[in-house]
Amino acid sequence: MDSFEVPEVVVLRLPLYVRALSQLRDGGTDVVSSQQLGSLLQMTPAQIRKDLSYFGRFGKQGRGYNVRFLLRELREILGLDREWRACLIGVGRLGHAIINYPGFSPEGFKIVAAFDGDPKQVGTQIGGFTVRPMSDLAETVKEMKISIGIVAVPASEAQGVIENLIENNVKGILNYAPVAPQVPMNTVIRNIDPVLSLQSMTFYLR
Amino acid sequence: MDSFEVPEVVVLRLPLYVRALSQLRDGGTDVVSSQQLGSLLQMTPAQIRKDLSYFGRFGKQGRGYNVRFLLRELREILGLDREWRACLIGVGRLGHAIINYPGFSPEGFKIVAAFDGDPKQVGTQIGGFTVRPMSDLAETVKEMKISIGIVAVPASEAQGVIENLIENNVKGILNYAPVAPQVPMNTVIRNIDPVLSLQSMTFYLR
DNA sequence: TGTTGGTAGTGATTCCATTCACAAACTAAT
DNA sequence: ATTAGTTTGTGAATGGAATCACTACCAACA
Repeated sequence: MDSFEVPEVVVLRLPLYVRALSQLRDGGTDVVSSQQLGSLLQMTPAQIRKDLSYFGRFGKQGRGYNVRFLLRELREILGLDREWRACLIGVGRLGHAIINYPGFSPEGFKIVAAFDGDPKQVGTQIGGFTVRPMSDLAETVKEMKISIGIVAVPASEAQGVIENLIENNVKGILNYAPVAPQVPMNTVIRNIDPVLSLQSMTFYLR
Repeated sequence: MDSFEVPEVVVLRLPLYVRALSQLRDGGTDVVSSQQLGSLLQMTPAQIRKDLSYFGRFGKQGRGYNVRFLLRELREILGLDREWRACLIGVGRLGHAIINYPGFSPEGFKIVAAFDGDPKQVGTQIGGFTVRPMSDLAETVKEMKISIGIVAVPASEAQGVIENLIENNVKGILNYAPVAPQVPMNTVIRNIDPVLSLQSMTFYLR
């Protein structure tokens, strides 16, 4: 609802809660306190309660939170109560790994098409898909109701591909290319960049 | 130097500067202002100047920053002026992708050994390495001076593997498993978790 | 040599996130 | 019923990061 008054850091933490709650549920836990959840996630109980309070009142004083109930609520808040369709751009080594990664679909993220700019790749079979040419992007996105683009092209091509996606009304982008893409404010971009992670890590390891 | 008074958010941004400066240098730019750097990275000039001021005075008023000089300084601050040796734990699909990823070594991060807990994997050849059993971890880490562990095992085994690494004095961990690992304060952990990224993205896409 | 336009560095300020602390409310047990 | 023990939800207080705004400085050029 009020996507706007909720601090972004809070939204970034919600998936952590979702994951922890899923584990608790699978482990047979019915009720959890902010205390317990906090020690599981290495954060203070107060922060968890404050975060949740942006969205409603989910707990019971003296008792805690019903695991299944809170999980359902959070999944709905995040929009995880439906399937999200994504397309992959770039079927090189990295693209292969992404398309074969089994972690997306159990969480409701389905890759439904693969594209590549290289004519040699177009038409080949990968992970059950026939690789499409970039010229098919507009049509495919519309037909298949794709709302997320996963970018796994070389750095030099990433910005162009991302602009292409945005022009075709794809508003969510998961970018694996090692660049800092420029995107308009109404699009949501997340960068996956292990090298950056390592480079900030070494500061503390020297 | 004073690794301690520098806010962590600042350290997390330094690699972005390093990357942008590398690109500028490769493009033939000699001097850059905080203004230009800011528009390149979508951030305010003031923030860039403040960030840099934690480490010294690198610019010239009225002119800007010498690209090569600032780049060299930042790389040294981050400890990127030397090679870092890492080992990979877990040679499944994800592990394969990581070991074949060509982006690490140009940045000075060298994977020098691969391990797996599965006896069937031990001894097989992968990306030029013979997969080692976990029982060799202690010895290999010491002999090869490994300071970073890259974890690509199933979620259920991640915490154990990470503890194993820490016991063997590996203080930097790049974790690809979808868990929130518990680590002591003197170890540095970075999580790569595309599903979490997607799950926070959908909040804004609904 | 003086003047103009521009930029770094930085204390002061503002803004935002985290933590604190307590009232209200629930459970369980006597 | 009553009491002791928990735990939530939240306004208030604190802490920390981003921005502002100004001074000092540099380059270029008339």
